[in-house]
Amino acid sequence: MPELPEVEIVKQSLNKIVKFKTISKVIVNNRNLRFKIPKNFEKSLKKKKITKIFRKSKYVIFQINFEQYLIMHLGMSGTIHMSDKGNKKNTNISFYHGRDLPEKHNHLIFFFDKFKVIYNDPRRFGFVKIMKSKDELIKYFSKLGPEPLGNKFNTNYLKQKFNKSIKNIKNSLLDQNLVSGIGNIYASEILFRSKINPLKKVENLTLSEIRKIISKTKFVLSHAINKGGSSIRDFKNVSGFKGNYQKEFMAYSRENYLCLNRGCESKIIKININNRATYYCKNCQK
DNA sequence: CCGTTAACCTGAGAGC
DNA sequence: TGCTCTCAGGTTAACG
Repeated sequence: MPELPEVEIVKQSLNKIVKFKTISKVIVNNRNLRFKIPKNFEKSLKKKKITKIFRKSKYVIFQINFEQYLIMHLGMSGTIHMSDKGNKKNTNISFYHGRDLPEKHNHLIFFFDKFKVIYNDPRRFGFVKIMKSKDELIKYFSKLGPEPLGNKFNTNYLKQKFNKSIKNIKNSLLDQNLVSGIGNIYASEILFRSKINPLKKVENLTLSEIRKIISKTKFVLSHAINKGGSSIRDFKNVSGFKGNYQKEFMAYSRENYLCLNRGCESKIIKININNRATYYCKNCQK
């Protein structure tokens, strides 16, 4: 559900709240997330300090006592909330479905001195995991493709990767081992702005089309971060502001609406690619 | 090896 | 109101 920009906003929110703070206690209400949470999870975090917070792909990573790492993936429906001690009202610092906090899906609660941070995830596709060392962390992410906003995601890299692949470009952008962080919304947005048909086979892409994909990927994702992410339903950051990038959608969720390209009178169509909704303009995207 | 499909879950919203 | 059906921002084991 959250893609790179939303996870980046969650990370920024968490960074303001828990950096250099000590976890006093952890409560696990449901161990059955995507991967079962081991019994020693609570103990290994108790009275430890969060020394750094960063993001890789769609993961939020907490450095613990300068040596261990807690990795967190929000899956499709994972959200982070916080509340002050004694205050029953929780603040959504990421996003969630519906108006009220669905408390029965508060699977993890991290207690700090003056507040608590809650991990809520109705569908339980998300997970947490502890990496005991930096080596273990690096090994865990070794198959992941480059960050789309980094220098390694460039024309030469894609050209070489696309050379011997028969896959279509939409599926390729969602392949986390090719490039890590793009999800279903931004894949449609990137291809619309690149004017490329999502079904086009990557081996048939020209050099200038590959250049376009690179530049539009960076443009769309960085713009989305600047707008605070996309708020489908009720995404909010730590300051209580909603993300605004959904207002910039040109393709995603716009089925039957007029294409926004100047002079184009076609309507956006919705098709299924690998069981994922894909939106595009047949007239503009070749 | 590669690419595709089904499966993992719950809840919201549409249609009847 | 309530039932059934479809859909949802992700990943990956199993299959051909």
